[in-house]
Amino acid sequence: MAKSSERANSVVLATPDCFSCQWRQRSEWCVLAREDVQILNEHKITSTFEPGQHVFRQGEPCNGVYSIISGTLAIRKADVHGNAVLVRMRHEGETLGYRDFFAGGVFTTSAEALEPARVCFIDKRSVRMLLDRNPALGLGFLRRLAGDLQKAEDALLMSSVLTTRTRMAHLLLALKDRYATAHDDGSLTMRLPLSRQDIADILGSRTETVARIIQGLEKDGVARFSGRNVVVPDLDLLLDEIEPDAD
Amino acid sequence: MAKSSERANSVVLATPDCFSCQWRQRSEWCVLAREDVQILNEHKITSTFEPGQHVFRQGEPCNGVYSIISGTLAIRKADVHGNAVLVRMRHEGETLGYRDFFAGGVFTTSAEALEPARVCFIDKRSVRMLLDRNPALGLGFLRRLAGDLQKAEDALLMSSVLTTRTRMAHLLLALKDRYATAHDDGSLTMRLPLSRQDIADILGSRTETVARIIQGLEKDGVARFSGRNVVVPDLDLLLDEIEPDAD
DNA sequence: CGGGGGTTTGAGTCCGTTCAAAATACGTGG
DNA sequence: CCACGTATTTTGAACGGACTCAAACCCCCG
Repeated sequence: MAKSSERANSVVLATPDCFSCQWRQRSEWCVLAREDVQILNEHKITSTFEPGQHVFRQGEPCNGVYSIISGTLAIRKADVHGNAVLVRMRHEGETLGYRDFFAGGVFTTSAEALEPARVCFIDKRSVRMLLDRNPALGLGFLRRLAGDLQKAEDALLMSSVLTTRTRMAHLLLALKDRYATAHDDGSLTMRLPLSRQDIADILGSRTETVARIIQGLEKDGVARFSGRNVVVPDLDLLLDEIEPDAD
Repeated sequence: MAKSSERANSVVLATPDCFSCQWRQRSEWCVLAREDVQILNEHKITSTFEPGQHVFRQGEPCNGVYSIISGTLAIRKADVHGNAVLVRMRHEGETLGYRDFFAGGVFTTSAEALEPARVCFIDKRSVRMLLDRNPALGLGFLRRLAGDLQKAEDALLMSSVLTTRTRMAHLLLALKDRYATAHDDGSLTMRLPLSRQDIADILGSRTETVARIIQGLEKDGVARFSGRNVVVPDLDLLLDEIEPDAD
């Protein structure tokens, strides 16, 4: 299906400056001292990816970590049948690949650009060096990993306790934070970065079911969909959907 | 339900010696230098817990990490309805609590002894000290956390793709490694440390469903259950259950 | 011997799936 | 800019797995 040459098309740009990077200060890299940032600055490699291009693929050796400057990436994982199912999304400012980097060095997921994206790569040696020079960096990753684990377990609990519709509501609420714009009348508008198939993957469901859930949501006036565009007339109605028991 | 005084009954024993601890060498603590082990030895607090007693409870501040010398603990998490759902088990030799320790300091799960257990507690200050003195310890936890995350995500994928019966087979296979004894005729025997409710929790299902699945497994000669005792006549039959497509 | 928790069985229902087909959106070349 | 082919999305009907509620059962213990 996917052409293996896609990645070759990614463009390596004149590298931007880590010192002035707005994201660095909010990420695990914020603990770096001046000289450490300099190391980062010299060794990172910045590339751009068009939608559909892969940053890395499941099964490849993991030779470093990545940091997203702009754009959104889809993280996919092959299931038992070999389908690449969407497991999560990563946005600008986020670091990725650290999980497989620390776990053993082989990517257990693939990362694909959903929008045009700029991504920095920091190679293994540099990460090791920074980790060594600055133990707080390791603690930062520790904190991050621990947080990821909590989220993963919450999701696991959610998937067995909540209905698909409720999980869809959760997903919409999560997407809202990033993609929605609010209007004067209290309504929200957003353009989903996901296909129905992707939504189904995240919900652990099927596209047909997603279509039917959307149907139901529209019938109840919770949201209106046209293609990837969504209008939420009243946020409260959406919030009601995730109420444990509204009976 | 559970009495909050249970923990008070745990007994603090004369502390065993970390230097001669058979588990230390196989855990993340194996990277410690001689003086570091001495710190561990002086600051750890060892307690014993009877089945049903809690090592810690969800919501409590996490003031350090734990290491199991002997016994099995059940890790439970409250779902939306407040039920304490079994999410995993931890065995002798394993460290626990590190996730919440690094994430922010509040336990997001409870730990309860399933069998009589001896557990060492290492307080926050000591962990920090050791982490500081020995960066490799942090890397060890990083590796552990990253591995946990992979497992959690595999479980998430599994739960949406596989049937409950198949997941039951996975569970039995996992329990086998620790609890089963093999016999000359190729059969396996084990005593489950879990109630049907616990099994249902792990599978994201109900006790009734578990009972019916057990029924089905017996009908097909894959395993025979009587209470918590299980006999697997032929391991291959059980392995067939987890084959992606046996059609 | 009489609880009482955990377990099993039964019947009915519902949610989500499956398979199939129609409708719509999308990209590409003419 | 339109026509066409393809991929995605939607709809429909039927099936099935797991859930719910409820009752019976069992085993362990006092």
